[in-house]
Amino acid sequence: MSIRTLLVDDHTMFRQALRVMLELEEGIEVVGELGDGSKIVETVALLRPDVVTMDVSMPGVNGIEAMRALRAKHPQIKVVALSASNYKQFIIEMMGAGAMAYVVKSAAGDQLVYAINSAAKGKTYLCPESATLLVDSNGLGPGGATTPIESRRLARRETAVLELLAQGKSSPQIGKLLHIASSTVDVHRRNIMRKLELHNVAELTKYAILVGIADL
Amino acid sequence: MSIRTLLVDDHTMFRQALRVMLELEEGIEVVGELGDGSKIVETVALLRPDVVTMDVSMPGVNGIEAMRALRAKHPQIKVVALSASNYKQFIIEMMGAGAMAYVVKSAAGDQLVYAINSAAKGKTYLCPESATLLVDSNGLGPGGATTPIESRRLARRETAVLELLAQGKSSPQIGKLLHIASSTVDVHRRNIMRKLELHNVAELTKYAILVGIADL
DNA sequence: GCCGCTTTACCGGTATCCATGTATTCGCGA
DNA sequence: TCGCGAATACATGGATACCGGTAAAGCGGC
Repeated sequence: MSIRTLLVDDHTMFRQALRVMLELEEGIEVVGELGDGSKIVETVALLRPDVVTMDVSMPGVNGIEAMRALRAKHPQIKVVALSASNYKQFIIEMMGAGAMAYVVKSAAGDQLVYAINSAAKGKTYLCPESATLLVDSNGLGPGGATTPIESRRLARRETAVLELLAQGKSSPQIGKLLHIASSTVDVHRRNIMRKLELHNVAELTKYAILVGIADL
Repeated sequence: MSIRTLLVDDHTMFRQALRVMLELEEGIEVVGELGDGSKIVETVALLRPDVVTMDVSMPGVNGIEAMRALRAKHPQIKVVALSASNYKQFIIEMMGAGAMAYVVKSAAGDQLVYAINSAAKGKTYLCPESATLLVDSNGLGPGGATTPIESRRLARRETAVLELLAQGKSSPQIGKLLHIASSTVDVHRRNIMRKLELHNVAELTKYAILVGIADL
């Protein structure tokens, strides 16, 4: 009996191509596809996959949010996280939220196959690129609790401000758009920077794109 | 006889999956793969594909540069441009540099198949999303010469400055890194903004990522 | 020689970034 | 239900950086 897997990625073309590739593999069956994380809980309840292969960066509900929602309702589900970029914080957040594996898209296809098989058996897997990043930077070693994840979650208003910042809007412009004073926007902006440990618009922009708050 | 095609994309996993998908199509044969545009001219000379399916945003030599190089040496080659994002300037630049088709990755796989077939026959194709963007924004209509493309190409020093800006560096920091005065960096920055018609760091950052100057 | 690249500089208005303080509202747990 | 903390909102002040315009000068290639 093969591993039932659900594919979640916003690039339809990639999703479809991946489906064809995975279905040629012995022991893997693709039971469904989703374009973002908004219906992940219902879809998993309906299709009962063994493994969810999910992109981290998606518009709308991104992989991290979807992961948390999934964990709350279907704790037995194994998740393989896929990402276009090798970004430390995402690896930590996804694995911390209960993902079984993390693979970058620049890796070869057989790494994904390996990750899915590992996940199905309940074994964790990190692709070499991500593993190297974690070890090199600081995260691991002995003990290694990086930073409280909770302090990084953004409030609703902060998310709104970040979205507009990533679109290139200035604080006064954002203030007008949200009907608040620009001084308030500034406070939000600085709170975001403190929480995320980012210190300029370029990094904020990239973060917003990675979590799907903003588009390229 | 089937259409010989060469795949160029920096995401190995996507490339491999696409290869499997395309080879299941009647009349399409994948003769090779590349991870960026640096060896495009030699590879085309060697493999003699009919159609090159190429990502626009790649680290190293991106799709636009590769397109220009290809055009100079192999003017008969048909190119299908693939892009993760629907970005007006890229459509204009790629099509202006001689691409036969432009398809976004969020489109379905059969659109790519259609684009490859069209390109092989010498017919141009734009996916609906990109066509809509062009018509809606301003580009087309009667006459429609958008802006001289030459004025948008960045000088060496400007590219270096843009790369560092997209990494979140400030003008003084960049000045130290490049051993020039911060006032010089400022001039470069503003020249970049004028050429690209971008007016803040957020937009510069996204542009840099899209053309492969910076990573996410 | 001309043109474009690179470099430097000055000016002025505006925005960012940081610290700090105040106040209201809302949700959650004791 | 009371209280605490978080979210939200606003303000002041100051050092610095950004963004725009303008000017000038050396350098290199065609």
